[in-house]
Amino acid sequence: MMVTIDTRGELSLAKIADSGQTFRWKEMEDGSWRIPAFHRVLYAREESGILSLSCTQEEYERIWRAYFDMDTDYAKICAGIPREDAYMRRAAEMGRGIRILRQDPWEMLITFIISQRKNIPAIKLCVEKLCRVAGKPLCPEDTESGSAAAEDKKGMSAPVDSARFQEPLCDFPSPEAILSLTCNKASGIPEDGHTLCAFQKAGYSSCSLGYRMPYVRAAAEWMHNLVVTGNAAGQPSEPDGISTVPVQSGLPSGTDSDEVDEEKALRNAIHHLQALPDDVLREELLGIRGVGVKVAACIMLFGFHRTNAFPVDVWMKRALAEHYPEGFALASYAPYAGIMQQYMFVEARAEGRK
DNA sequence: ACCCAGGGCCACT
DNA sequence: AGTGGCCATGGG
Repeated sequence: MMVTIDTRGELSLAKIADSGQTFRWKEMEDGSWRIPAFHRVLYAREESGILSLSCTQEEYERIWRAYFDMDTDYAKICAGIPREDAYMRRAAEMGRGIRILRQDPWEMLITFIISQRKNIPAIKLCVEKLCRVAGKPLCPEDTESGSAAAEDKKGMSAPVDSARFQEPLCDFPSPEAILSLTCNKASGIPEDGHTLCAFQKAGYSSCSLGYRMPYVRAAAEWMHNLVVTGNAAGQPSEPDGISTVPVQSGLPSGTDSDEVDEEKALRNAIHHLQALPDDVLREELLGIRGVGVKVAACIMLFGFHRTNAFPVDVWMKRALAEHYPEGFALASYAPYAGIMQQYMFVEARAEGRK
C-alpha cells in the first residue's frame, strides 16, 4: 500500500523535521522518515518532488492529508509577503517546503511544556523516554512499510543515536497514563534500589523532566478533567448543549472498552477546544501551570493550527532584534504570522549553526 | 568546567 | 505592569 503525491516543491520532509515543530520524526537509513502520530506509524519518503506514504488512499484521505496540511496553499501565502520585506521573502524562499503540521493538541501540550529551557535534541530524548515509559508499543514492523522497518531491525550500520533511541517505538501516552507515572528522582526520593519508580523500572535513572515534572502532571490533570467533565477546568459547564461523552469514572480500570471510551472522550474534549476562538483558547492554555505565553503560542500554532499564533523564543528574539530593530509589524502578516515565524525560526537557527 | 537551550513562576518593585 | 533570580537536565 502506497500513496504518492506530487508536492511541486511545496513540501519538504527534511525541512519540516528540522523546523522545531515535531520531535518524534526519525530519518531511517534508507532516507525515509518514520512518523509516529495518531496511534500509528507512517513511513514517508520524498524524491524529486514526489511524496510517497506507506498507507492506503483511504487512510491518507482520513488522516495524513490533514496532518500534512495539504489543503493550504503555502505558495500563495508567501506571495502575500510585502515586497519591501526582503528578509522575510528570503527566509520564506529558504524555507520553501515547510508546512505547519496539524498535530495532536494533547501531544503538543505536553511536548511544549517539556520544551522549555531545553535544546531540540534534549526535547527529542525526553519525549521519546516519556513515550517508552508510559505509551503503548506501536509495532512499526507490522505496518506495510517495506525496507525501512526491516533494516531498522537488523541494525547493522553504525547507529547515530543512542541505543535507547533504537528501542521499540511507542505511542504518545494518554493523559491517564501520564497521571499514573511516578518518578523517584523528580519527587526527591532517594534511589534505594528496591522501590523503583516507573522510569527506573524501564531502565532509566530518571524522567529527565526536572522541574517540569509537576507541570506535565498539572497539564495531564487539566486534560483529564476536561475529558471527564467535557469542559475546561474552572469554567461552568455550558448550558447550550455542547455534547459530551459521559464517563463513568475518573479512574482507569484497565479494560479495553474503557480505553476506547477514554480515547473517544479525549477526542471529544479536544473537539471542544478546537471550537474556541483564538483569544479564549489562549486564556484556557495560559491557565495551565507550566504554560506561559510562548508555550501557549506553540500549542496554538502546532496543535490547533492557529496560523496567527506567534511563538517568540530565544532564537526569534535574536532574529527580531537583528532584522526588525524598529519593531515587527505583526498585524501586517495576519492571519499567517505563525507561518512567517516558522520561516524566521528555521533561518535563525541555520544562521546560528554556522 | 563552562554556557546554553523553542521558559515559566514567583517575589519584588 | 514590568523585571530578575531561580528552577533541573543534557548537549556542545
